[in-house]
Amino acid sequence: MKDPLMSRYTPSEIEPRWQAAWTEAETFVATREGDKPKYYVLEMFPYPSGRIHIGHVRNYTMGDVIARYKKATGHNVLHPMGFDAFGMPAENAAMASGGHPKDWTYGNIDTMVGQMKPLGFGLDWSRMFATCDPEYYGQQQALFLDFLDAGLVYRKNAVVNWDPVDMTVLANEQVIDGKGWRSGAEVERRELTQWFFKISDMADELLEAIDGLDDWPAKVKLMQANWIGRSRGLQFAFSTVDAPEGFDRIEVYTTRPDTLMGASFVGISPDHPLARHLERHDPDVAAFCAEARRGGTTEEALEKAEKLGRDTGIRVRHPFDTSWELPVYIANFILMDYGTGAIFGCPAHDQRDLDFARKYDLPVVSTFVPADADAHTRPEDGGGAYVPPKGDIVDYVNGLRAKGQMTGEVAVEQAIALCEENGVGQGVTKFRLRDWGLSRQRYWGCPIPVVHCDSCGVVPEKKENLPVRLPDDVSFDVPGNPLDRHPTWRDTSCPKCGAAARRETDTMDTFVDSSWYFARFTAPHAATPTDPEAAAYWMNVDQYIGGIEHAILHLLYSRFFARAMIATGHLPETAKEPFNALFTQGMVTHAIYQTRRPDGRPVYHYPEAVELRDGEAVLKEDGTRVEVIPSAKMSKSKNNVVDPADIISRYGADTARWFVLSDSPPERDVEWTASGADATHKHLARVYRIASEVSDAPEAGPNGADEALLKAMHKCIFEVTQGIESFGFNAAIAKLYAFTATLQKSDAGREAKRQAARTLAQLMAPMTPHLSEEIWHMLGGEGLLAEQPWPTADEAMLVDDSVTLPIQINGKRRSEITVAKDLAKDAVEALVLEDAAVQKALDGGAPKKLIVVPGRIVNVVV
RNA sequence: GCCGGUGUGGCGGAAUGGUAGACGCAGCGGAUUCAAAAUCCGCCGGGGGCGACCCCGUGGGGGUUCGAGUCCCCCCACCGGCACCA
Repeated sequence: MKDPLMSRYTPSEIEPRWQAAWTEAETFVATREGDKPKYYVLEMFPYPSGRIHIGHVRNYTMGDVIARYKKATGHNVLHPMGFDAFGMPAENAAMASGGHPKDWTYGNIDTMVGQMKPLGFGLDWSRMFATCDPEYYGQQQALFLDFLDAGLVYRKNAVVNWDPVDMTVLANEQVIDGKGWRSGAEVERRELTQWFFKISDMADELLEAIDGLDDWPAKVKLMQANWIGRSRGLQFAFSTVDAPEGFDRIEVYTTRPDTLMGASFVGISPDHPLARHLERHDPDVAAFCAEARRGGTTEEALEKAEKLGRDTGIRVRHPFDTSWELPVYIANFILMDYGTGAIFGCPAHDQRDLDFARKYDLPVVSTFVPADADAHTRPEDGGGAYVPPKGDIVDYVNGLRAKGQMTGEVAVEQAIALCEENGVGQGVTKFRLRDWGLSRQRYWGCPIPVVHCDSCGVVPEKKENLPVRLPDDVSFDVPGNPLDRHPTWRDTSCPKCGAAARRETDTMDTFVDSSWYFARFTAPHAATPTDPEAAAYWMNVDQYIGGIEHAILHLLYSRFFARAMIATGHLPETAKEPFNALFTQGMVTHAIYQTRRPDGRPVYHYPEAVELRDGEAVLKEDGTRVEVIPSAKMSKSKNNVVDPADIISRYGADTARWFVLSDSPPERDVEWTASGADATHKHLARVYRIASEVSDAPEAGPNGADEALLKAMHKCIFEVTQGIESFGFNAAIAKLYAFTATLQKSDAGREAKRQAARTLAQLMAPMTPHLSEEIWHMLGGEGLLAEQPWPTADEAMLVDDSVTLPIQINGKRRSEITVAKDLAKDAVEALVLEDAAVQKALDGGAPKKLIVVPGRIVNVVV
């Protein structure tokens, strides 16, 4: 008799054993062996915040499924892991608890690696690095120097977003609703000398190349295109009347030159040189400008489209009618950053301008009207601004050259042409994308490797002096940059003249760190940023997996960096687009359980404190009804966080891995439920039990059972393979459930069952590698399953001899017939007409139409 | 406001224009058990009929088609991104 203990599924015993075996065999160490094709799969590396969460588990499990599958299909796989380890939380932690950012960061990395290893990911740990390793950031400094040399980095004075809480500069992209994206503090404007990457030089190229990213989500591509924001327009100058000296022209940029005949005012930004000039001479203007600047975008909701302007008293002449004078206003809704910081307002075709015109009693003149101008109320008669898509055909009544019906696009081009002919201005293409400011006044980042010398100016550090290391002896008892107040760190000698000089104390934006780590993984310990051979072999990343939150910044910066690294010889030309395919996965969510206090404030309860009674969620303690908010983002403050460590100790890693992939498509959110995790664990235990019982099956089963089981097996191989290839992990898992049931119920003989169970283990291996490995060995499999080739489906086993065709009558299913697979169409028709349901429907008559789709369906139209 | 996306049982979700609801959860019934746990078997969109069966059903309304969850048009709701970007 079998020992019942032998058939118990014990992940806590199985999982560490196989993890050790893989490590021992160096199964997942990436090698460039033989003539196998390479495959580079990468998940966005984590920030070492302290502990991994279940979302990481899902992210890395997806990557691991791909990695293990690709290995099994004969690829040399690179699947590395590292840490995006610089950044402000480490400094914040140091400020809060007095430790050192370095200790905090490396401590967290240790913890997280300790949490990741029990999950059994097939990662090449020998390539691990953190971006705060001097070995890594030293190479980043080398890149910076090469970029500087290539003219890809420059310094300029710039008004920057100053975060008064973090005491640091933020990129435009890092300001959300006028607040710092991390601190949430109100951002102030400050002028500083900053380092910039010339990403805007590549705006056009970065935009054009989006088209070639076939395996990127359309959504991400669109977001990037919008972010780069190319626009075609006209730039021209108004000549001024009664303007101060030096301001006899005002340059404006417009994307709608076709509306020039509808212009009624000129607006300039409060930061426009003319506004700044007026400000110095007129306290009222100064007060207005100060007020306008304060608004920013923060007050958006508050101000609720409150358009404020101030007439400067200056007038400009219309370029096509010099007797026509337009007033110049300083207006709070014009940004100095975009275009020329000055516009002409056309109230009829811009809602903002219309609001403004009505407020200040300026004329409203339509230049075009809808092509089918039926019930349209013109803006001059109190209607809203008419702003159709540029591709729509409209009727030009007062266009610039344009007459009659045409699209805005055509009219714009005509207007530009006319202006150019008359020397009024020229067509220009502008981008919304700004240069990437990378200077940060922080300690915990990659030092910018330059030296400030009184006689030589800004001098790059010599490469042989890299890395410029961060000093360890710093304190965080005062806000600001500890590098600035370090007693000796700044002191150095000029690399050019040798005189005493000062180091740059700014460090780099952490987006720099993550913009090339994928390239570094190909040769993580090379003495140069990359190793040409390794980069040529492993690049590009074949499959990149990460969150949609990185759709713009990280991915755009990485695309820029790849081009910059090619320009400086650090990557091959083919690595221009470093990520061949991108997949953005959904979150893992969890219900929130809440009750309310008498004053209505919510109280959040841990899932363990809640149970179901008669279909209602109640508190275990006293039976109080609990409000359930399903599918909520996990948050510590809402008490709905699931800790992977708890799941592993309770159910094992395989259960966690299987669950996060089941139920929902990977690009969507998945809700973690205790019952689902229980069910997964039960299922895995069932698979284990079935596998251990297979040996006991009788030698030969009843007729046909073997073939039926093997057919189901080949079908399963086919479907699971397809599921993994297409990121349909949830669908693949559904097929595995079904095949498990088939195997369990099968009357097949011992050998067929053993083969089916071994194959089941193989097909499950990308998701549940430990359980699969255990079953593989239990059933006499050779070597490590993780090193076995992927099973292939036998085409011959996928087709059935007979096929069941549903019969529809007028498109509704009414009956079915089973016929030989390749039965001729007319023979099928004859059989269909004999069918009882069809006879009844025809009632003696002939069908109007009879459609036979071979192998699929039959439709009888009566 | 603009740009995307989504909408299918009590729930998560399946479905190359071809039997809607695979698979899982929850629920119900049964077997096993002294009993329970565990396990196994079955049922499980709504309505009608004793029944063979019939009617309705994929957010709403139209359309294309022999046939629509799927394609087209209009509308609604929710989610996400962007935004005084000229």
